[in-house]
Amino acid sequence: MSQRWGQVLPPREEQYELKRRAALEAAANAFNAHGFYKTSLGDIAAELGVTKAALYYYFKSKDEILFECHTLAIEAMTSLPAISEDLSGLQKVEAFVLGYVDMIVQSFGRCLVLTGTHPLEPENAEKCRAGRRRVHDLLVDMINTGVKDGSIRSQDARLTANFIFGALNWVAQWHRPDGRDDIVRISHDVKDFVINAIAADVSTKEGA
Amino acid sequence: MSQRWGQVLPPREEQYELKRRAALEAAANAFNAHGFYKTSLGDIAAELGVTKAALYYYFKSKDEILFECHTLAIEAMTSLPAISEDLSGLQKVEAFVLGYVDMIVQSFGRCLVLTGTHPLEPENAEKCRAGRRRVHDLLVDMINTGVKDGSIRSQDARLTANFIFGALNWVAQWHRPDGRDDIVRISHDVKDFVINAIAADVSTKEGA
Amino acid sequence: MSQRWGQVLPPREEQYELKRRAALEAAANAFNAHGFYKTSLGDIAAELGVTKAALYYYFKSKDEILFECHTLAIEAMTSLPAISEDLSGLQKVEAFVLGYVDMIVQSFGRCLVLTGTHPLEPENAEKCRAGRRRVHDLLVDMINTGVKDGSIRSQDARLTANFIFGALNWVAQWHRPDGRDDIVRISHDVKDFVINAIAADVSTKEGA
Amino acid sequence: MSQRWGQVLPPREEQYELKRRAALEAAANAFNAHGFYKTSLGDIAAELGVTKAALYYYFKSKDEILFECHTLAIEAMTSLPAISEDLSGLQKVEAFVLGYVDMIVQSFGRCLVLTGTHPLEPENAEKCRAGRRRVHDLLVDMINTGVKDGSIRSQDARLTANFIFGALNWVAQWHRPDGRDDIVRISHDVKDFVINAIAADVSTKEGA
DNA sequence: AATGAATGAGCATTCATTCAT
DNA sequence: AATGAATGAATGCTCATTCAT
Repeated sequence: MSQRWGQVLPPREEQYELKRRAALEAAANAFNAHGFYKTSLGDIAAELGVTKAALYYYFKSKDEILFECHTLAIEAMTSLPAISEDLSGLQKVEAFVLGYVDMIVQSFGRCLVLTGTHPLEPENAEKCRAGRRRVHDLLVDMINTGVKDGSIRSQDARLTANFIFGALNWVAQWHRPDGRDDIVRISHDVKDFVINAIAADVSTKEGA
Repeated sequence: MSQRWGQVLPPREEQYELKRRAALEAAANAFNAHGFYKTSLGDIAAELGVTKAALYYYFKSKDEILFECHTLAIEAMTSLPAISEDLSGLQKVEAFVLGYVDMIVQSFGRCLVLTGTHPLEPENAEKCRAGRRRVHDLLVDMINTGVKDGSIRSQDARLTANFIFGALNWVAQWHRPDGRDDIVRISHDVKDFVINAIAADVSTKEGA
Repeated sequence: MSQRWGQVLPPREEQYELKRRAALEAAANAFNAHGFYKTSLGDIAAELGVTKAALYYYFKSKDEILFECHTLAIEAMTSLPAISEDLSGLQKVEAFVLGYVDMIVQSFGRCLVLTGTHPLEPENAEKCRAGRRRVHDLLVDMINTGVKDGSIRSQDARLTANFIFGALNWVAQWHRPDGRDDIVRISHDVKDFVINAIAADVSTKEGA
Repeated sequence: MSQRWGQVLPPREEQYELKRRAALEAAANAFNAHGFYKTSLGDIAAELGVTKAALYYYFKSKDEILFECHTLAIEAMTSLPAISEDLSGLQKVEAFVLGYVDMIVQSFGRCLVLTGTHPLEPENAEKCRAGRRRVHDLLVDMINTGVKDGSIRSQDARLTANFIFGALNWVAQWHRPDGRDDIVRISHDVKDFVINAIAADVSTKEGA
């Protein structure tokens, strides 16, 4: 079959991944729109034009679907565009914030924040929490770096990271992709907000 | 019985309210701990030492229970200790933030943030959203006041309010009442965080 | 109390009966309007302005309430105004029909026909069926009498009685007390219908 | 499997309809035997040897099951064997009565009469009432035809139709399929009963 | 690679009934 | 004579999951 169609159709294996990915995307969007528990496997299947049972060819449970969504989001977060080592702590935070907001407004990022870990089975929930802790530590390290190099005022880095994640994650709650606030504007403003909140002194601040 | 025990037992009407309140508290805590959908009415009833059916004497549905939790939280938020009119916009925000954090870490406040409106029936969900919009507007007004009186730097007040609510609400996600971070410490730090983020210039800032 | 009010208030015992009767009437009407199973004890109580629990002072179960309604109806049917012995079988049937229709459109009569015996506990159901059999036999006897005295054409009396009861009972289904067909008219027409159906020959018929 | 067994097994689609129909039949019989409310979905499922949940593959609610039973009954009633146009009004009624009795003693016909519309959701109840009104009108028209052509004595056609339906429907109440009165006998007798009741004069009557 | 059919477990909800007061 | 409060049992319904085809 794939030979008859020449190179038009991707090889079977790749098709599998493609479909799997499409299913995850559809699932994440449905979860974001109506909540995990108000989204049945039938809903997701219908969205894809297949049967409930077909999903079990790609996933072994509803839990796994959510887990994969979370995993993809966490992977995206931990592999944000490499941040140059030359930058000051504050500049690193700035770069991180910009990259993070971009993630958080997409399907999987929103899913991570909006759905939370409650629905996950204990084992998977723990894996996700570990992943999020890694992301958290990333930011904490940057803050500590900044405090040491004098670009960030002295403060409890762990708490501060939580505040920042709060401001960023919350975007997923109120931002509507089709709304009036385009994401570029938001990124810029939230970056200013965070930088002002933590910068050591006025001279390093922007947007004031 | 009530005569024999003197004034120890409250009158029946008050007992009703007391029990109802206790049920709401138990429900909110259960929702916060395991999520709305993983909490069955049986769980809540068991926690209270009564039967599932007994809950229906006080509430007409599971939905109503959640709705009441949200309503109580919203009422608490809109009736935060009156903030003096003499204060600058920035000072008002400061007072608001401190009061808000106190609410958000309690049963109903956490429930509001953690459960969200997805599980609610459309009608009740809309009422809650309206309530939250009122709270949002409260903060927006303070920010605008601050911009006018020069205590807060110029910026999009609506967006800024969202960032602040993000930092504050997120506390409900990561703070464990029994954890190492006591709430006084958090309140103080998050207040500094917010004030620094929005203040007009360094002279008005604290905690740097 | 009853002395203070002189003879105005009936003696306590009679009051009990009065209230009991009122409750039965309310129950029958509710059953007729919405069906036995869609009528809760709370509905009946509300109609009477008392509490669900109060009904248990007068009846020991919902089943008993329905049973009493049926019993009252059957009593009314078996004690229709005595029919003179001098009459022909056909004339007896005529008198019976007129009396029966009057019963069937009232609360308890309608309740008997509309509710049926399904909801009753086996024991009570059997009692009711026995009562209805007695009524049935009453009519069968009249028909047999008529066949013997030549006023009614020869036919299976048991079957014929069933047909007649069908025509009569069905009135409870379609007749609305507030509707356009007043009961006098109906009585007259259904009597003609029945008489024509069973009379021996045209000479005895009316209403043609 | 279906190949191995040749044409013995009907195609899948047809099997679906067959099972659905069997479920309806089982339901109707159970309703007739114990009443709608004393019949749980579990009872029906058990009768069919499947699970409660399996029924939801074929019907979306208990209400729908009853509604379908009623619908089938009404369809059967409105599509009684076409009655020749050449017949007199009286002869048409005669044909109608015979056909109707055949329906009323079968599962769905009995269900229609015995269960009534109370249990149905308002919307479905209204549809059923409309259907029954159509059947009623059918008979009214025949009577009016008969009055015009002189075969039926002058009388209120609507009331008369009600009396006839009463005699016919009531058969569902007292007739036991396994009883001593076979349905042929009943049909014949009730037809005589009705014809005598409405015929214009003795010459057209039968069975006297 | 996907489907139709069926299952089992769980859950919210209703309601007749009880009982201390 | 009546009530408030609570119970237990039953029931309709949903949904993730399975499996033969």
